[in-house]
Amino acid sequence: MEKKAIKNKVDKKAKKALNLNVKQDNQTDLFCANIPNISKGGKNMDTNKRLTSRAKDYSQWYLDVIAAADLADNSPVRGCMVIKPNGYAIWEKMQSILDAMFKATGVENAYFPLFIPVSFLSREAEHVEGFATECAVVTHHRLEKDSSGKLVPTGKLEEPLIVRPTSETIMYEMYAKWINSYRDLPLLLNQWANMVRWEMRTRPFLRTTEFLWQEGHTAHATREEADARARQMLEVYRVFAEEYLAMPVIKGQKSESEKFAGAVHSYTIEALMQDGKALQSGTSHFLGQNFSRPFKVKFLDQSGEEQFVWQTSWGVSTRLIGGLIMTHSDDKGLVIPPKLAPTPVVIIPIWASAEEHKKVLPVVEKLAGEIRGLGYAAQIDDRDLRPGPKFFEWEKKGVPIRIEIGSKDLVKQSVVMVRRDTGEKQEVGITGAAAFVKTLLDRIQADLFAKALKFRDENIREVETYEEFKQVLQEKGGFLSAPWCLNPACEARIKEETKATTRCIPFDQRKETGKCVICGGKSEGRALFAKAY
RNA sequence: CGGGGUGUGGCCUAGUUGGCUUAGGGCGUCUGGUUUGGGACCAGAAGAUCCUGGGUUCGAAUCCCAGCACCCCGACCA
Repeated sequence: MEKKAIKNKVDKKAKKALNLNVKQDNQTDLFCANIPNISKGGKNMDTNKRLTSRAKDYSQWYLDVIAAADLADNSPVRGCMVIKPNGYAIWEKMQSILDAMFKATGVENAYFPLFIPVSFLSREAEHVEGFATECAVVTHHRLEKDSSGKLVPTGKLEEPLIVRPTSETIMYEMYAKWINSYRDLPLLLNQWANMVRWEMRTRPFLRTTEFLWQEGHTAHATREEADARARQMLEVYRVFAEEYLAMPVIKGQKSESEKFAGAVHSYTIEALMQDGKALQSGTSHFLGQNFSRPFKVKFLDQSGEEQFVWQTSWGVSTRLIGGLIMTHSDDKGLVIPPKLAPTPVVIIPIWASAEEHKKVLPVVEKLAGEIRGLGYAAQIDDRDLRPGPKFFEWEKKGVPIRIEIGSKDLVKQSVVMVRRDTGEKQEVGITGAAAFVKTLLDRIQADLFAKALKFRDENIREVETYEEFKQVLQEKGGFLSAPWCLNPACEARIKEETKATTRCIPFDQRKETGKCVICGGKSEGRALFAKAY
């Protein structure tokens, strides 16, 4: 016993020494030069103000960006996060843009229940298998105090309810009621909702137990029409990802093993993050009649014959915020593409005295008004803080353009404009400033996409042999484009041995016959492999 | 669900051979003042069931037992 105690002590001591070393390393790494003398009266550098660099620890950097930009906070509930106003504003922006895009294709919004009878899930065999292991289950509907005063569930439900992990089943139960004739088709509905999937390992925005998304569910008279709709919505996602998020994506089809549980085909847009890992950013599924048969979603066609409908479902989630962060942000913090920035421009008045403040502020307000007149939500930061901390704050929050106006500028009749993405600073005449904001925002949007595209393209590598595959994956990461025979066994082996998965079989690729990178069997084209989030 | 680890204010932590602890410090936060073109300074303040329960003891953050939570590595995944 004594021995054990001593051993513990030694372990602890050793661990502490280790921790100390690590910490010292961190400090030297983080602060390089300009380290204020730590020993002198309370002059400690504030470690929380600088983010972990991407090179040092990419996952920590990701968490730091979220904290620094005040996007989200951990919640007391395991695996669930609180989306704070700064983060939610981005989601609202995404919602409003996507919602308009959906509606432009004829889709209407509706809302279906959070709870689904557990029996619904099991009507489609693959579907239940795909989701059964990650369902939150409601079994009781009441709490009562037990003898010790603790609240315990009572009132057992006849049939347990699951909290929706996706809504195919509950929606199609209703569709069966609503669809009777070919005249009721196509039915094109979407809902904005929260979902629960009981994940083992979670990361803010990328994978949380509860998440927000939209799910579109359509029903059609023919296979061709449904498949075309699935592809059409994937294209909507591509446009949104590339033109708004400035995040280049590759459209393609999921392999049999990676497709949605219950789908005939799953289509996907895949993006590449700065650390060389792929992010599945949106999916659209051709469901065939896999659900319409068990849920009896039938209609009478023009010749009076009874038919099952052909269906699609498609969705994107708050995961896109994770994609946005990891596509553009840097070691200084978040970078938001202008089209998604809740605040695209911040104006910071600079003054040294009350009189200066009085002179500067009207100029600031006038410019803000002009910029707002052009449709951009310019914000004025007139807080009584020194300019430096304000600059850093807006930088961390990813605001695309910062404008500084002080008395020096009044003399020159100009303003200082700073790009968040490049850090580039320039003086702009005050009369043309508002117009230039528009020009500059458009340029930033385009540059962000171009930069991400360049990175993405530089990180797609064609490999022909498994040796090459493993080597490139380990040394460089990114997307690997490799010939594949479509055999799930080859795919499984790659996953097992390298952790890389098939991301998709890109739509857009040249015709070629080759040899499967694993088995050497005949391949008709290439699949894209990567380690993924 | 397997393997490993950790529990002290929001965060990082000191203390852990039981008493010098009324639990100390740093960061952050808040207030007032001085400041104001890149993370400033001064003064003050708030904030802790030392994970929980039980036990040993005159005395427990510290020792013992049980439980819980969280983290990491696997399996799973938008």
